[in-house]
Amino acid sequence: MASETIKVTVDTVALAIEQGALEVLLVKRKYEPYKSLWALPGGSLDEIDETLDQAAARELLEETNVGGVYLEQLYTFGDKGRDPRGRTVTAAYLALLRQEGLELKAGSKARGVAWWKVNELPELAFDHADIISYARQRVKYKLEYSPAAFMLLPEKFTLRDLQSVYEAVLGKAVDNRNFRKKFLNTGVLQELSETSQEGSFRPARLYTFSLEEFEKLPDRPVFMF
Amino acid sequence: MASETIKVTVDTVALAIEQGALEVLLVKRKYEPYKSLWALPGGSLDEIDETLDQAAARELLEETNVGGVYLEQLYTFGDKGRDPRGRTVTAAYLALLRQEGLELKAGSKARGVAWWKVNELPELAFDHADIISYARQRVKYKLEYSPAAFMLLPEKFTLRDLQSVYEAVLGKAVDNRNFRKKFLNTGVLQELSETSQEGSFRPARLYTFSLEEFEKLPDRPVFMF
DNA sequence: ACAAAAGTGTTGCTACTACACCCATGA
DNA sequence: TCATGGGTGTAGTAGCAACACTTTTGT
Repeated sequence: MASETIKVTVDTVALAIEQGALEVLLVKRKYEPYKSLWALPGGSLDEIDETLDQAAARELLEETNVGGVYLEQLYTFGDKGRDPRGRTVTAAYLALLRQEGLELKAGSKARGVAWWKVNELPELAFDHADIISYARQRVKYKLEYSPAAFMLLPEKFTLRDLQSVYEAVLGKAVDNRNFRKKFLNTGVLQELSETSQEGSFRPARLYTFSLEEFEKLPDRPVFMF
Repeated sequence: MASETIKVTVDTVALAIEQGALEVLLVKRKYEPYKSLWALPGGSLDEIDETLDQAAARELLEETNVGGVYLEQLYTFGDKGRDPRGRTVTAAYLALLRQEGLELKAGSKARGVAWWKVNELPELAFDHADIISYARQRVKYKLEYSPAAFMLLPEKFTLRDLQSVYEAVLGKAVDNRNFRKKFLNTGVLQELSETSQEGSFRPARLYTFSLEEFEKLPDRPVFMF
């Protein structure tokens, strides 16, 4: 018993903003355990040559048909009892992406794939609820010192869109005048000449993120509100 | 080959300050592979009921006789080829501690244990050099928003000691007047009536860290210099 | 009285907060 | 002309950086 074998898995918390709300990508389990419950996309590290990062990307693609996104390792969960079948250690990953243009497709182990608002989650399999709250915390911090917000936005976006990302993730409203001033002052936003026409009101100017300018900033820039 | 079994290990980067320099605790390997090279203390997760955190603590104790210290998970390294014996995934941990009062003792797998200045490391086994640089980066960030510095100090310390921790970890000198002002203003330092007599010069006042006061600070206090 | 490290104050500047109204557009 | 969200300016304040000398102690 002292050397029961341990299984290594990866699970990904894929987050996106939809209509001002933070959402997470879940799959509905087809098999036991936790059959019919929703869970994070993920699975065993079985292709022996792949890195953990590659495994996370592969599993995400296989189970949801989502690929080519930003992924980073979050935390590794290995408590006994997190999987009733036996000891498993899972490296949890965080993905930040935009829903636009995706075509969700459930993989063979799943009965469905869907985006769920993080504030209205169903009952989840395993310890996946814990993993999601860890991810939310991490994203909050990432917004403050990294260009993470831009992974959640399309190439071109309005200042209002950007502000909505911050408000959704931080869970609080921010003053729009100060927000604009502060962000424009960082220099990481490139003003385009295009505008976005959303309805019968004044069109908003579009911007893009400049990685180049971001890298000129000090080690830990502070985008705090 | 697609299901070759994967081994799960833990490795700990234990850091401490000694005479104003950051040091890491290493063990000298007794067996192949990498026999006679220095490595991080760590090993297999074999006691099946333990958490990763417990395994890290146990291995650290077994291999170096260091126990009861602050540990946190750092990152999980799982690239193929990091161990010539086969696929291993290691959850790396960070320990912050004070050398004072420790009695290092090499475990059975080791031929020696010692503190090494992080700026003067020997050749290391596995990918342990990468793990150590990751840990150094993490500590840098931790100093900026957490009371991590106090884990590296004894219960009672002088402002100079505290400043030395920041200087050692950040790798740069800071202005002592501003440093004192800023830290004293946070309120997390409790002034004692005792002083520390170090030589034939003015004795320095001693302080302790107040966790209580720390917790009254905003979410992400900034101890940046 | 000297060597060594402890300890202290001010000024200018930058950057944040708080706050409310006008603008451009399509219907 | 109205409804809707886009877009803007200022004044007060707080906190930071830059900077050098005096104090206390043991020898």
